[in-house]
Amino acid sequence: MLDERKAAILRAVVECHIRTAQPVSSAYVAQLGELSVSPATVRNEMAVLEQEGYLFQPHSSAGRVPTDKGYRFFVDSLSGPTPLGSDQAELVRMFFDRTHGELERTLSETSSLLSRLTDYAAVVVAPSAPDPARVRSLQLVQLSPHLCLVVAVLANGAVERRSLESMADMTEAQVERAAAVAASFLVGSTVDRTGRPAPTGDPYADSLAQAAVDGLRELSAEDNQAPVFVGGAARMAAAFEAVTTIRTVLGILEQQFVLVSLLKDVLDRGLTVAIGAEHGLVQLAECSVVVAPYEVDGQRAGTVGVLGPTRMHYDQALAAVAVVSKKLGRVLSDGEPVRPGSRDDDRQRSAG
Amino acid sequence: MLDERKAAILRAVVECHIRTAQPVSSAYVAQLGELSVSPATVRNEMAVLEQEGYLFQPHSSAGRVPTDKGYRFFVDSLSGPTPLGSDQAELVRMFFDRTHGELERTLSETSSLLSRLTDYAAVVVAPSAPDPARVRSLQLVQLSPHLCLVVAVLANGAVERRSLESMADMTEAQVERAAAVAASFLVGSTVDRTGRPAPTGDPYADSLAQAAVDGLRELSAEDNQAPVFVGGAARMAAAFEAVTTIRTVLGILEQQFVLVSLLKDVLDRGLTVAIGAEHGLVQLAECSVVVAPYEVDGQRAGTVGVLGPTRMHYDQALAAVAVVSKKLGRVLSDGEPVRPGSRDDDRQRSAG
DNA sequence: GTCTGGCACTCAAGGTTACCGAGTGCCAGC
DNA sequence: GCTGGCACTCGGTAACCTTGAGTGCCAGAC
Repeated sequence: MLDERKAAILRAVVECHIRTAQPVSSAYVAQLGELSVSPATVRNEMAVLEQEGYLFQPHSSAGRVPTDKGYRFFVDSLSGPTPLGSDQAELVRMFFDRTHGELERTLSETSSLLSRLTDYAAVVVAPSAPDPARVRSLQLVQLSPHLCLVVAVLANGAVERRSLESMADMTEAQVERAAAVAASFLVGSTVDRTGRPAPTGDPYADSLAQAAVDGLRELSAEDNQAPVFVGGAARMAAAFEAVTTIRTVLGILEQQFVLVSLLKDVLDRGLTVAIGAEHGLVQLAECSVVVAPYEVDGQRAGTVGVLGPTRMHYDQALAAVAVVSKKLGRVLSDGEPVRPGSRDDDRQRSAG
Repeated sequence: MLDERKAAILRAVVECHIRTAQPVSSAYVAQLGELSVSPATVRNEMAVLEQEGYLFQPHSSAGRVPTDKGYRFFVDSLSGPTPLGSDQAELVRMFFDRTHGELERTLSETSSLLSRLTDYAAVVVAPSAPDPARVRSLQLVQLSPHLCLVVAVLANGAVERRSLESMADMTEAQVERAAAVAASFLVGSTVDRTGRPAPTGDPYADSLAQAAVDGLRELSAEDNQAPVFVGGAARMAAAFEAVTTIRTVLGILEQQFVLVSLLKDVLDRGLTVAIGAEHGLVQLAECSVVVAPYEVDGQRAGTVGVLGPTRMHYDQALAAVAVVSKKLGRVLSDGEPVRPGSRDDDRQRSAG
């Protein structure tokens, strides 16, 4: 598609813009000396690159800035994985050497680590929840004329509880009847079972039973969404100049659901890097995402990712995400973080 | 200290500035009609208030802005706790009705709740950790000539693990000896025990044992720092205009340790509200903090707080923090979130 | 045909000036 | 002690100019 010279110019523009955040001039690229041509020649090539959509000129007397397409070319032409810097490898090693058993905390701290490594915001999605447990017992407890509590005990020992409120007064008998049908509907099944409990003949008791079943299902749906850990969100404030951009990006970072589906989306499309508008989120049009799944006991379990400006250091981000996802998976797999001498241990890499 | 008219003017200025973020003019205060005087009179009073340090004039042809001292007067003169707005009370009620047993998640979601209630960033400090458990066994496992692993099993079943690296090669015998003295030093005691294991006669083994003991202590120190949950950090980006302010504030919000000591500090000084420079953190000079401890089973356990700009809606923040801390303590105390009819239940308040 | 030096052109950024008006301080009179 | 009046201050905005980085294009060299 692009001849070697155009490619070199494009790479130079991207690299420079990543470093400086400024439009890149033809003079800069020429003076770089990599290809010995004059600025004028570079200008001509740049004009072509712009026509083909790789570059963009903020205004007619400015240098060029890469478009998403330009970044995409750059990322695709990255020559395999760059190794992590040695201090960064050291950080990773130290971190995983001292991980403790607590899952949530490990994940949360992993997100901080990844953020420190890359200087962007990092996202870690927890291993997907196991299938919902079966319901072992279900009770309705009346607390006041208008209020009662559904309490479900699950096979795995968890207790789900939810209050139900009603406009009309309820009688003890109604609550009992509702509890009976709701229990026979759910006990032995999982909380996410849909449908209606058997009718009792009393419409009020029926609606109560239904509310209990629905309430528990809602609750479990909320519980089951994989928790997300975001680290270094503040670094996004440093990555952008415009206040409004900072605001929208930070806003997104707090919407866990959006984040999860963003990462899932990117992975599902078989990508490792999503640049600017490539992922669907308009609010993150100025951002890129680098993701990698991690495997626990050989199974794809969760995702780690980095969110940064489109002009991010892709090579470093890719390296960090790769190493962290691999190590995290290993730590979560068998609890034994250090296996010196194993072929892909990054200690070797950083030493070599 | 301040006669009633000055106080009224000061209050008017604070209230207006909280709403508009703009300097407040004498004309505005006069036109408010609360005290029927002319702008000129208000001006004279304002000049006095400025001399006494309650107000500040950004420049000579601008209105007045409250100083920290002005806000302090305002907060101190707030007439008792304002009740929560009814939709907010509803939010709180719904939230605590459906809390589940998971501590970390409850705390994290509580911080989101508090942030939604106030529209500022919210901080929830977890109940302080129980005393460290005793060590039941301690082992040193050599993994390579330069590397070994300390593994300690605690009485509560937790396993602490930490890798130790050394420049010089170590022999099996040295590791054994070090393990022996380290174990006899720590087993039966708690990991935070300071001091030195008994000397073995081999300086290298001694230093290894010491490293093991120190490493575990460090680890436990890290583990024991109460986790903090920050919600709605992004809202701080909306609260300030200046990018640099946003950056510093967000930076602080990610330093959990700083946050914890900030809240602790404020509480220790017997305050509920710390305005601007009143807390020691220069980086947060443009922020105020509203805090409240919460009690679990009658014991002060943790803290909830709100961080906002000095021009925050103190009444709402105070109300939200008070209600949330009370409810949170109750939920964590006995797992029974709803006690209809109890005297201070906010359902009554919002209904009345 | 391709590259290059030269040159006119463009346009954002920064500085200067002028003006406006919100808001003050002060004073004289009620 | 309060108030209306008035001169004064000074930030903000707009208009204008200048500067210079960078481009596009062209004619000539290779």
